[in-house]
Amino acid sequence: MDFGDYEISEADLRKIEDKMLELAKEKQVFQRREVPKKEALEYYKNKGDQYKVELINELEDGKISFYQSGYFTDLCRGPHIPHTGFIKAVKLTNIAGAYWRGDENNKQMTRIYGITFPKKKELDEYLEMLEEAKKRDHRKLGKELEIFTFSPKVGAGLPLWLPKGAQLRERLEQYLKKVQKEAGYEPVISPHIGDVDLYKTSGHYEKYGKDSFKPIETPVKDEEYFLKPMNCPHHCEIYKHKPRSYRDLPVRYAEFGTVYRYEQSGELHGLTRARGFTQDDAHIFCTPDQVKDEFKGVMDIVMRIFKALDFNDFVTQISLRDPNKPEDYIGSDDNWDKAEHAIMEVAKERELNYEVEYGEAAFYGPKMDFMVKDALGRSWQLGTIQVDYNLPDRFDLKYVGDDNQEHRPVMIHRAPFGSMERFVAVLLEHTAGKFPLWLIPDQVIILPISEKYQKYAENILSLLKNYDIRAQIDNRSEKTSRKIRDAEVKHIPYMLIVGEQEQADKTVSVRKQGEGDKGSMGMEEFALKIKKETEGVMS
RNA sequence: GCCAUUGUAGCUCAGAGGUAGAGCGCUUCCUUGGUAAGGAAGAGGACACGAGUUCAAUUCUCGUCAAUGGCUCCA
Repeated sequence: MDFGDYEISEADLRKIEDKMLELAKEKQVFQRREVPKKEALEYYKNKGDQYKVELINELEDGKISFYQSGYFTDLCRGPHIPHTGFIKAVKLTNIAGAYWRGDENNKQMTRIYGITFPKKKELDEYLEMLEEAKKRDHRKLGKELEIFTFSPKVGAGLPLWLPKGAQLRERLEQYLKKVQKEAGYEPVISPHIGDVDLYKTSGHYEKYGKDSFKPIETPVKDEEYFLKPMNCPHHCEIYKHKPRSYRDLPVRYAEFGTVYRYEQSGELHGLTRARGFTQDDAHIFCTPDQVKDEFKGVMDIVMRIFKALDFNDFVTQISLRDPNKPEDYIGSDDNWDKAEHAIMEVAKERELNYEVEYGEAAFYGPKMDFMVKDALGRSWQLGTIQVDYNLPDRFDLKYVGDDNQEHRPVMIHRAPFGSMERFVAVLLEHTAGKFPLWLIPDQVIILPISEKYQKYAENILSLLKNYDIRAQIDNRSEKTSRKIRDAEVKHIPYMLIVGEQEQADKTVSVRKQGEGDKGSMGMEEFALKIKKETEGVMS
């Protein structure tokens, strides 16, 4: 709504809510009526409502309907509820600016968000659900579990990983490195900055140079460096450092590459949208014929990882060309067909549930993305696999084929997690902080019943350490029930309660978080049990 | 970047034009307790930052920064 000069604020919401409920009680009837275009235009021109006039002008005559209730008439396609008496509970939730017709270049209007239910109880339930969702917010959990923090002094959107978070992230990275090694990837390392020329070649400078961190100047005139927003240009140069034969392909370069992008200030959102983040990036350089197998290989990695993390709640989106606009894309038709078919076939062979979006492909190639929802239902892109015909051209990448002629390789960009930041954020929200045992920073806490068993607790701790099990001792002077409660609240998966009995028998009394007492067992036996529960992922 | 809201102790929050308060956490002491909160005492705060109004500002006004909810954007 365009309120003109009036500045509406949240204080007004209460008043509007009251008025709404008042009108609701009157059971005002909504009456629909078809209106000829001419009459509709006339009506809104007289009212001086330029917005409705604009909308009506674009509507087809004969398909225009008005709704009337009391003396208020509105243009609306409908349908409406029969009368206002159906409204029993109203909550106006927030005020926000929204651009007219969603275009940044248009005037910004005021949008008031609200929700209504036929029963008061349902509204209360909805509000409660929102409260619950907030508890799973990764920004809240990340703070509580000491995974990450931000400091305005370091800069907005630049996450600081705390020891527990760094530990967790490192474990994820090690796991992926192991998987990638098995899949024939070679680690490479590239610097955080690159000559602007690199990004002029890649095309990123032209496209994003203005909206990004400004280039870094040096004492040398006209010499400029750019914080890297992408790893691919660097990897292209690595590919180019020597001549390639078709026998060398595919070449797979992997790097946990930290990149920096100047996201708009209003877009920053915890770890899901940051200005500095680390992609679990890799680039595959292959022949057009190898695209399908390589794509399949990448998808297998993605599925393997999601499975290891018990991560089932995602949507696969395949983005292809708009068949009506072939001129919007670079690369030969033949190659596009090959790549698009390859992607579709792989998706079918792997029996994925997927959605196909035509026209959503990048101008340089088709892609497959893995989307997930956060606690509040907002959608984020995690993993991505993209075929690219553009960069090999721009960087003039080549290989010599079996015909002794030079050919252009195809590039596949891929990041199974997307970025470590976003993935950890989503994992936090999906697990509500209860990470799988192999990942969670604190796996076990030892709870001695009194100081007398401190020594025995330390023995257990060093035994567990020998098995690479992450454990701590709670040696505060508190009652056992208190220590248990605190460990439960912190979601530490295993609690080992030790007292006189355990010390005498060389056992531990095991309690599982969320499940309760599991009885006692030998300490060695417990260590082996944990080992068994975590094996298969890291080993 | 735009619109709205918010910024007080490590965390969650209360407060008021006259130099700050609770719960949890933390420290110390008492307690040595067997499966979800034992007791007592204590420490901890340029009330985000900068300007203005005022005898007096943490409180009012403006600006900056940051955060939150949207819009737009996302290589």
